[in-house]
Amino acid sequence: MLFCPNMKLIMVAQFADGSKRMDMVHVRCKQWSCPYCAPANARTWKDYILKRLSREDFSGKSWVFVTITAHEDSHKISPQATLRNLQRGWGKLYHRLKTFNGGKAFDYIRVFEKHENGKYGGYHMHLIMSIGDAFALKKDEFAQVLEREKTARKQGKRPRKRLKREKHPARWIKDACRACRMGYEADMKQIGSVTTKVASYMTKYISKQLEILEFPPRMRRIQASVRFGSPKRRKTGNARHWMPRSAIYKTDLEDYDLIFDMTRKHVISEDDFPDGVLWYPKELK
DNA sequence: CATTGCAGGGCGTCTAGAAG
DNA sequence: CTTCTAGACGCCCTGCAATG
Repeated sequence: MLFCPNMKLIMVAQFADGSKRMDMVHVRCKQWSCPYCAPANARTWKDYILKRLSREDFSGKSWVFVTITAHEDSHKISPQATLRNLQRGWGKLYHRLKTFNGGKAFDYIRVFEKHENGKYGGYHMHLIMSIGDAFALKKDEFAQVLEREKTARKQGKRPRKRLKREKHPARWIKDACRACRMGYEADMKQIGSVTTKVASYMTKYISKQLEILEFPPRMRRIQASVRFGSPKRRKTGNARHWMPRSAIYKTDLEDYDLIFDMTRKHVISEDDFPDGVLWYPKELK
């Protein structure tokens, strides 16, 4: 697919230096349901994630990767029900994780993936969260509690009653997913803070987003915390003045030395106006 | 056992910003 | 632009551990 089929409009820009050159781009609808725009959105997101993770306010953070399935009951209803279950479950889980993270807000990116073999084609959720430090700390504390009990037992002392029911943090997250009425935590990894490695955990799944056509209206395909943000809209350029147009006309070839289609990366020539067609691209207008 | 202190989590409200 | 989602935050209730 060469350009967005949903928008029948192009934008053209000329150069201020008076050179006889014109550039054009195809306006696109930017919707995830569009066969042209979905891969374009995915590329934009991949680039953004890598850049954002490298920025100084995120570069030092340690990340954890988790895969969570939807509750088994939602799988009996519909694929959309599994998405709703995961959305609702995340709302609850976020609060618990914030406490887990020492009361501090953390950042995350979540993506959804359709089960390969699910009878009803439900979804599960992959996410990375910047709770790596809290996770490592709790893992340490847990190991210390076990160690203290072990030495006490060796010395013949009756193990003191645990002050709290200590849990390994991985176990804690598993239980929390269940308590938030989702399915099971199917996978969990401490990723660390190497930017490219962290990014690859998410970008891997972003291509798979394209196969998803069942999202409820307005549901974000890629959900990230507010601080993580999302790809910004391009600022209206001040270097060149872009004007809307319905097409490039055959007569434009006489007025310009070069007309370049930036979307298709294609220099427009006589060949683009075959057999009485007077405008370009011929699929539009 | 009853009492108390308090962390954790549910829920309602407000609103930034994403979707369309 | 308008609509609406979901994160931030504060209030309050619940349940658990500590204490006598």
